[in-house]
Formats: sequence, structure tokens, C-alpha cells
Amino acid sequence: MKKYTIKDIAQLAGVSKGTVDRVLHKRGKVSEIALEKVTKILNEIEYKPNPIAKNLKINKIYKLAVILPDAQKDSYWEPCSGAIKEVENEFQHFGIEINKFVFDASETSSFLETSLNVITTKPDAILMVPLFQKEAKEIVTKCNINNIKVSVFNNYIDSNYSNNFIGQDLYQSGRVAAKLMDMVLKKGTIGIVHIDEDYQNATHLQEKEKGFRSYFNSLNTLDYDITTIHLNYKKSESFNNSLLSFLDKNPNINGIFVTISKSYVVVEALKERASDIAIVGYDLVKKNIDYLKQGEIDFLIHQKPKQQVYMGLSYLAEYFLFDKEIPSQLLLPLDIVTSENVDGYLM
Amino acid sequence: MKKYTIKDIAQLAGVSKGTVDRVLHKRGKVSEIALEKVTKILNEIEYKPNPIAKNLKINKIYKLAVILPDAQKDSYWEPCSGAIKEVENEFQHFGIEINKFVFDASETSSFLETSLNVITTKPDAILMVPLFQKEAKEIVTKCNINNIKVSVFNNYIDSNYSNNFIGQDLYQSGRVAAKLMDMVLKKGTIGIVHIDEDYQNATHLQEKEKGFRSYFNSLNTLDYDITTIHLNYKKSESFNNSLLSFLDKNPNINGIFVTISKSYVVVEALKERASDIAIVGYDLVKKNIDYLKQGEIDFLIHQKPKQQVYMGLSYLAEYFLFDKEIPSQLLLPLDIVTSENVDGYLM
DNA sequence: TTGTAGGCGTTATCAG
DNA sequence: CTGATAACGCCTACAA
Repeated sequence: MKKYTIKDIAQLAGVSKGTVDRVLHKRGKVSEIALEKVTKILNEIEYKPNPIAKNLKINKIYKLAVILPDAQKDSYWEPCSGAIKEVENEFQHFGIEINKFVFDASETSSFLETSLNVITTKPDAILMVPLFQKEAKEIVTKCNINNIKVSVFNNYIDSNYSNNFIGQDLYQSGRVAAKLMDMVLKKGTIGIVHIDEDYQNATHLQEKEKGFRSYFNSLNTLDYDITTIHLNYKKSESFNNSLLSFLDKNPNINGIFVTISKSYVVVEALKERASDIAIVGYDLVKKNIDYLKQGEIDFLIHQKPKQQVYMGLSYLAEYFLFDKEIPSQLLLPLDIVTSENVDGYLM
Repeated sequence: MKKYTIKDIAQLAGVSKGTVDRVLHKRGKVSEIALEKVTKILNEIEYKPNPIAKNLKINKIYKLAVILPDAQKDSYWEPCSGAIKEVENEFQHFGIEINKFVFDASETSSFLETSLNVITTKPDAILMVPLFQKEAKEIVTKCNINNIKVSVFNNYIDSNYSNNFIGQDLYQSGRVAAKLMDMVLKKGTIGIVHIDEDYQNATHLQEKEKGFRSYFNSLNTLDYDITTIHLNYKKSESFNNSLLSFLDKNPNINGIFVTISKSYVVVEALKERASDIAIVGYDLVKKNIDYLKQGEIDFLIHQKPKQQVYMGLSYLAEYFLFDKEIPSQLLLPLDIVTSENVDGYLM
């Protein structure tokens, strides 16, 4: 199981290294007879180019760009910066450069503007959150024209558009939430709380709700009653009022499933009255963690934004450097987080 | 933020590349004055050697050996083979060769024999499961003498002996189990079932029990009653009898915490009588998964043997190839697995 | 169409 | 003690 080099092949085929290289890369300008000799050898042995040597010479710096919502406005995105730094560190010797660009997730125009701006920096690849489907598709099309590779994470986009999605199965994550609720409650009335911030794509939350309901439907029981409510969160006061009036209308509710990372605002609203309501939500943002540890939140499902970025960038780097294939879809496991295992997830 | 090379440093210091190399590698044979000039430059800039070039030159094949229990006898170890293949694939171009060696986990002598055998193959590093502390230490000492790097996974070993442990915080994992039990039961009588197979090191299971009990102690409540039992599993018949007689003596038990991967034998024993006992256990072995999906097991904690091997080998490979530091301890998150998220963990 | 020469950054060797 | 030089495997350019 010898490791063959171009030199070896050249020797075996009785030609020069240059000719072998031309055959390997199909650059043409090779006589039939030489081509035959070389391909014969190539079929006999298993040649794999040494990716290290390739890179040493090329000496090109690959530019990767990450486009994601501003973590200042939604701390869900905060851990992503860490992932960017880690990947940058890991691959900087190999000639990988990563730049981060943020947009205001409440403004479609901000996304579009930022993305167009990124394209002008001529990166080799873009890793982005396609929060706004229509605009994202526009950007992807532009990237294709400019020969920029695109990966998306966190939010799904038409497979015609992305070569590579990294995220979670949202439907299934709804089912996980349902299962947890079931384990804790055994029976009762459950409220599904969507906290829309306009910008969030509706499909995102709907998938979770569908999964959640499908679990209880498949139980085939009358033990549960499920109601959905859409709320807005602009000011805490009006939010609290809306939520509490929802609870007044549904006084038996003993479980709430919060479909985005804002479980903590529900906890804070509930503080205004004594209650023993189980809460299942999403994401390890600071306030959620605090309430989880205090026992106010029962379970959180971890959407792992950091790992998503880490994986997405690693794939791109290894694609450029080592010709690795990028899987078209990577669904990360749905981690269930409680007060007792949360620390292990905060790296 | 320029990338400096040895050539650059040589130029800046007004010496030759050779001298810089000698300073960098502390080979001596450098005049005080040259040493000073070079170190001065080195302090001013941030030089990081290019691992690619180094590897290209060295062109050595690094041999890694993995020593672990036979998966034929305990399927817990099955996924490890997959990890070995993956890492091998990923790094084979870079000159990494991995060999797997298994031992019979029920025989101390088998471990010792296998390990000694491995040492004669002169690997550059060994990744092993130090199931038997005393013998493992002996092996580590031998490795040190032979300049073989050692990493351990799954089971902890004295930090004097290993440079590198990959596994989980067992105490905390006991607490996680307790938390889950608490969520499901609210109150009641709980049995902790240790299924010793002699070979398993007692400390392993004791840590889990300690964590489990500590959680309930910190609740400061009288709602729970906890009893421990040690069982042997040689034949299912005698095991079932022992377990059932334990239940007869403790008729109120409504939760069982199984501290190793054999939850399924408990499920099978319980089948002999109608019962509604919550079960929390460990590990995604085939039968456990089946019972989890059928609702016979409530929660499993995933000890991730595959990831442990994957991480352990990756670290070693990157240590040799790219001079990466190996963290002295990597504690993997404690994944909570239910019927709804189990598929995501079976890669 | 082909072969050869040179260079990427590092290391090892050898002559000075 | 030091500096020049060759080599690792691949790719590009240029000369034949």
C-alpha cells in the first residue's frame, strides 16, 4: 500500500512529471500514446494527490464571508462569532481568511444591502442565514453568476438554490418538545406561543408547531388540549398583558411551548401571577439559562448556532483546501437541555 | 497582519535561514549575538511555522493504535469502529495510519496481553480505554519509556498517567439522570440498579450514583426515597429473579435508574409483571433504542463512545501533523435522548 | 507535444 | 558556529 507520487507515475509510465500533471488535470496537449501510458499506470495503482503539497505551492488566500443577523439585537447569534474565530485559527496557516458581516434582522433591506456589499468584496464562498427567502434567492443567483459558492445555515432554503444546508429538522424538534411536555405533564392543556417579530419567517415556526401537534395526535388520546397564540414582542408591558389575557381565557393551561428563543419573556410575564406552568422552549441565551437553572424553564432545545457556523465554515475551508465534498444537508442532533446538563453545552 | 516565514526572520535579523532554524528548535550551536538578534525579532513579530511545509518535508507515516473492548461482547463499543474509519479517511493523505486492537473486557489478562502486543508494533501514539486501572498504569509507564504518546477515553485514569482524557463527567451525568427522574415522577421511590460484570470498575458506577443522590439531597425534600441494588448479569433467569425479588421488597418503586448500558435487561425483567415504572439509563445500544421508541425506557443518556474515539484520534493526528496542543481533558456534553430525538444521534 | 527548471516553507546536511 | 543547498510533492512557466 505504497503512496505514489507524480514522480513515481512518471517513472513507471516512462514520461515526465509534466505530462503526468497534464493528464491528471486534463489540460490536453498530450499525445495519444503518452495519455495511454499514463492512464494505464493510473488504473493499476491508486494515486491520490498529496493535498498538502498542492496547497503549499498555490499560496492562494481563500476568502470566506459569513452573513448573519446582528447579535446585538438578538443574542441568539452571539456564539457564532466564537465559531468564526475558531475556524479562522484552525485554518489560517492554510490560507483561509474569514470575514463576518451582520445585518439588521428586522429589515429586509438591511439583509439585501449587506449581502450585495459582501458580493463586492469578491469572496470565494459565503455562509449565510437566508432569513428572507425571496431576497436570499436573489443573492444566491448573483453569487452563482459571480462564481461564489454559497452555504446556508439555520434557515432552510429551496434546494435548487443552496448546495449545502446546515441546521435542524424543525418538525422533529417540535416533536421533541411535545415528548418532553408529555413526560412532565401526563395530561392537561398546553399553549403554543409564537412570538413573531415580523422578520422571522413564518414557516420556521409553523414547522415546529406541526411537529408538536403531530406528536400529540399520534398519541391518540383525549388527555390533552392544545391552543396556539401568536404574540408580538415590542414592549414587555403590552406583551405581558396579551399573554396574561390569553391565560385568563384558557385558565387550565399547565404547559407552554415557546417556539423561539424568547422563553424568558414568557417566564417574566408569568411572574405576575403565581403559577405552576411547565415551559419548554428553545436556545441557550443568557436569560433562558438563568431561568432554566432556577427551575422556571423546564427544558430548552438547543439549536446550536455556533456548531452550525463551525461546521459550515469547516466544510468550505476543507472544500477549497483539500477538495473535500460538502454534504448537501447536515441535520444536527436535537439536544435536550436541562438545568443539570446545560453547562456542558456552553463551551 | 503579515504571515512571516523563516526567510523573513532571517532577513530581518541579518542571519541565514539555518541559524533561525537552529534558534527556533533550540539545537544550540548558535553564537550569543546571533541568538539575541533572532530572539529579538521573534519577540517583535508573531511567527507561526507553516505546518504544511513541515509535513511535506518530514514525510513520515504516523502510526496510531486504538485499544478497546471487543464490540462482539458488548455492543456499546460498536460505533467506535466507524469513528476509526472516518478519522483514517480524513487523515490518510497526511500520513496517518490507524490500527484497532480489541481485548476481552472480562479478562484483565486479555487487556494486558493486547496492550503489550500493541507496544511491540511501535506506534507513535495509543488511544485506549483504561478499564483496569492498575494494568493501564503499567502500560502507560511502558509507553512513556518507549516514547509512545497515550490518550485515554471513556474511563478516567490518574492524571499523573494520562496527558489526555476524553469522556464525560460521570457525577454530573448522575445528576442529569436524577433531574429527569424528578421531572417525570415528581415524587416516589427510586431504585438505583448497578449491573456489575465484575470487570467494570466500581468507581465508574459509584460516581453516577453519587451525582444522582446529590441531586435529590439538594432538593431538600422528603418526597423521594432512594434504594440501591447491585446485581450480576450472567443468565437472564437469575437476573430477573433477583430484580423481581428486589421489587417485592420495595413494592413502591416507581422509578429505576440503571447505571450502565443494560437498561434493556431491566425492561425485559419487568415485562414479567405489569408495572408502570419510569426508567432512565445509558447508551444507545440497539435494544435500548428499541425500548426507548416503544416507550418502555423514558430517557437514555448518551455516552458517545464514537465521538470519544473520533475526538481522541483527531487530536492525536493534529498533534503530530500540525503541532496542535491536546487539551488535557475534554468532557463531552451529556446528551439526553428520548424516542423523538434518538435518530439524530445515530449517525 | 514534451521535458525541465524553479519555487512554495521547512528541515537536514555539509562545507566553510 | 554559520550559511548555502538540496529535498519533500505539486504546479506553473518556459524552452525545446
